[in-house]
This record gives sequence, structure tokens and C-alpha cells, in this order.
Amino acid sequence: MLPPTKSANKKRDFDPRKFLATIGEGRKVLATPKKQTIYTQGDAADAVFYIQEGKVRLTVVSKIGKEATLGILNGGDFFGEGALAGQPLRMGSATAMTDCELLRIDKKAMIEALHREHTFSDLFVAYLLTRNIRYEEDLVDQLFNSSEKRLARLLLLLARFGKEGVPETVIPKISQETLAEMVGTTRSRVSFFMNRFRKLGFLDYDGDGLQVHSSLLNIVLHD
Amino acid sequence: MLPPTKSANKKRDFDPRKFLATIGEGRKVLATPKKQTIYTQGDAADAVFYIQEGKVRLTVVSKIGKEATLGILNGGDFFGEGALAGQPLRMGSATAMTDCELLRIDKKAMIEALHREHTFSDLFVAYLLTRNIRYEEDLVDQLFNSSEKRLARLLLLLARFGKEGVPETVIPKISQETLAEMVGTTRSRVSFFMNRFRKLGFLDYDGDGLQVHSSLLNIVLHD
DNA sequence: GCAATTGTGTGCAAAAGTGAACATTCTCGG
DNA sequence: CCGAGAATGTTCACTTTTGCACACAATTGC
Repeated sequence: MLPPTKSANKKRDFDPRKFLATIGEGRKVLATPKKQTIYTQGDAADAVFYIQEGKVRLTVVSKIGKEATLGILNGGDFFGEGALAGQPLRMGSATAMTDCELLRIDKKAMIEALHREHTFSDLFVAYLLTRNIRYEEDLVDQLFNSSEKRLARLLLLLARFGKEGVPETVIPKISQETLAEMVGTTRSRVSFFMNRFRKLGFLDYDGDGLQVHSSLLNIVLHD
Repeated sequence: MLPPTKSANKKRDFDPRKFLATIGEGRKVLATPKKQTIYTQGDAADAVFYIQEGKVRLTVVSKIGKEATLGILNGGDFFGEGALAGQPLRMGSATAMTDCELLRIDKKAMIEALHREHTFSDLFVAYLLTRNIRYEEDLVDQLFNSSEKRLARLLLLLARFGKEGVPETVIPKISQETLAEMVGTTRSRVSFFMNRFRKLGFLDYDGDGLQVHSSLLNIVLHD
């Protein structure tokens, strides 16, 4: 359900990448090619990951085989933090959406790093807080809004609205199937709404580019 | 949507209560009577709260006036942490469900405390991680399950299942209205399902006590 | 280039969920 | 002990959402 997060480290001068590079033990850089699975639901959870480069998708599969996308993460984000909370197993799967450069940090090493470096700890806490807020918003979205509004909101978030006030092009390729998984509805429904939005002039798309107009906000804000 | 969390500080010997008492500046103990509002959606967010005693309910109201309950927190839990992430305003409201003893910690004081005391910082990080996991689970629940299953899951969580393996009595009083707000459905629907569960022998209730039986798991796990 | 995937646009019947109304039944303060 | 207000049980017409099916693109990988 989470849209791509803004590329983290905004104003902070501290570079987690540089710091993390100094962790000796239990740190490993992974060059993960597009589409490769990083971990799968049910795997043992003994490490945290940090995205240096690329996009990662987090998904969960239900008992009856339905799949949901919980989020799309970008460079600067962490994932797999459940391990730190003592979760023995991965509750979902992580897949590289693009070629990625990941940092795999053993649970133990991560805890030590958090202790050793205040600035790093601050960054991680800030990340957790942001994530919390995002999950909370997504939950509220699910509780209140219809699938149409949820889709509209997702599209706006994907377009990173408010970036420069300019209507931006959404991630070049994102299938309706994935959108459906993120919004929590069916693909046919997504197709239906996308056409409606297009007809109403809230967005344009043909082939691969997808332009979201600010007028789409009307859908989300209406009422 | 969050059910009451288990009374935090499980094995850790560190007592946040004792530590927090040593914060001089920006710390205030509040004796909040039942039903009193702690903060309201839209208020300025400049402090974090720690529950020393009592239960607190977090809610959000949508534009069209619908209300949702995001969680019920217990002693040992924090709330209002959004302030630390730079949220200028409260995104929801917090109300005392019982007489409470709260610790109000100014944003600045909290940050200092996190820096000063590793053990405290660990505790807070652990709390955030737990919360994250809970939100994630709730989100998945919303994405996958029908309102019937969501209600069943909520009831089991409220009954703190797995505590001693013993079917336990749920919070003496919790209105169907609140349950509906937590599950994200209507009261009539909750009433309907509650009766169904009762008829199927998955729970008993009359007056105020509500006994949840482990057999209710069949509803959640089915399929 | 062609076959095999993967994505899209639609229509439709069945299922789930909503909102509001109204009858009970609790409960608690006076 | 009693009545007002709150909480609960039930029904019902209406909307939304699902789950499929099927017809076509568009892409991808040999």
C-alpha cells in the first residue's frame, strides 16, 4: 500500500551510506538484478536491508493466494526491520523492481551500529517514525475511502505530488495489476477507474507514460 | 485498528518509568480522568506521551464525519510520536478510556532523553518496531479479509489470546460501535456477526462480560 | 517474426457492505 | 424503583465490490 518514499536523507548531512560502509562484520553489499527475490515470506529473518540504489517491492501473499503490495521503497530506505523486533520469520517477500545495490546488515551488527552511532540511530528512528506515519495513513485510507479514492490517492502519491507543483510522470511502467494490489482491489476495477479518470481529464496515458493532473485531487478531496 | 498492546516492557529490566522520572525539564505527569480528551486532531504536536497507567484510544475523523479507531493503547505504550517526525499537527485524537496516569514529554526533552540513555532509546526503537509490525498486520488484514474475519481477529487480539492458553474475558466494556470503528465497518454488521459467532458457540456474552473461545480462530484461519 | 506471456477494456451476475429505521433491552443516575 | 439515554438486535432497499469471462492489444523471448 505504501507508495515510493521520498529519497530519504533530506536535510541531514550525515551519510548513512558512508557510515554503514565502516561496519566491518556482518555487512554485505548485494548487487541484486531486477526481478530477483531478496527474501521470501517464511524465510528466517536475521538481517536488515538498506537500499543504496534501486527500487524494492514488498508483498504479502494470503492463505488463499491473493497478493498485496505493501510498499515500494527507494534508495535510502530500510526494510526487513521486523528482524530487529524479534520476528523469527519474514512476514512478506521483498523483490527488486530494478537493478539494486543493497546493504545486508546482520541483526547483531545493526544493533551494535545503532548503539555506536547516535546520528545513525537518529536516522533510523526518523525512518521508523516516517514509516509509521505512512502505515497509519494507509490504514486510515483503507478504513475511510472507497477503492476509487484510494486509487486516486495512490496515483497522486506515486506522481510525488507537491514535488515542484508540476504534474509529473508516474513511474514509466506500473501494471494495473500492481496498482490493484496496492489499493486492495481487483484489476478490472482499476482498469475501470483509470478510464473514468482519463475520460474526466484527470490523467493521460497511452502506452507507457502516465501523466497525473492535479485535478485528480478533486476525487480524493471531494466530500 | 490496533488492539491493546501487551503491557510492554516484557523481559527488559530497564524501567522506563523510573528513567523518565529523572528527566527534569519538559516532563509533566498528567492525571487524566476517564473520557477526557488528551489531544485533538489538528492540535499542535509538540510532545510525546507515555502511558504509566490506564488505556488510551486513538481515533481519526474523516472529512465526512466518519470516525475510525486506530488503536487502544495500554500502560507502557507511547503515543503522539508523530511529533518527533516533524508532524506539526496531530493527525488524530487521543482520549482516555479509563482514568490514566500519563507522562507528557516535550519533543525536545524526548530527543535529549533518547540521546542520553541507550537503554531508553532501545526501548523506544523496540516500541516503534512493534507498532510498525502491528500496523502492517492491520493493513494486510484490511487488504485481504472480509469484515467478518477482521472482527474475529480483533476479538481474539482483544482477548489477548495465547496469554495463558486460557479463554480470557475481553475488556469488560467495549461497545459494538467501537468495534465497528476498529474493524472498519458498520455497527449493524458487527451486531450481526457477534450474534452469529455467539450462535456458533465461538463466544459468549450477556451484559458486560465477553468470553472469546479459541474456536473463533476457525473463522480467522478458515481458507 | 512468431508464439507465449502479460497487460487492458468490458460486461454481468452474485456477494458483501452500507445506512437508516425501528423495536428491544440495558444501565445508571436521581 | 423508575425513566431517559445508550447500546443492541433486526430488517431492508440500495450501492459497491467482487469474480469471472472473453476479446483484444502490447511486450518479450526465443
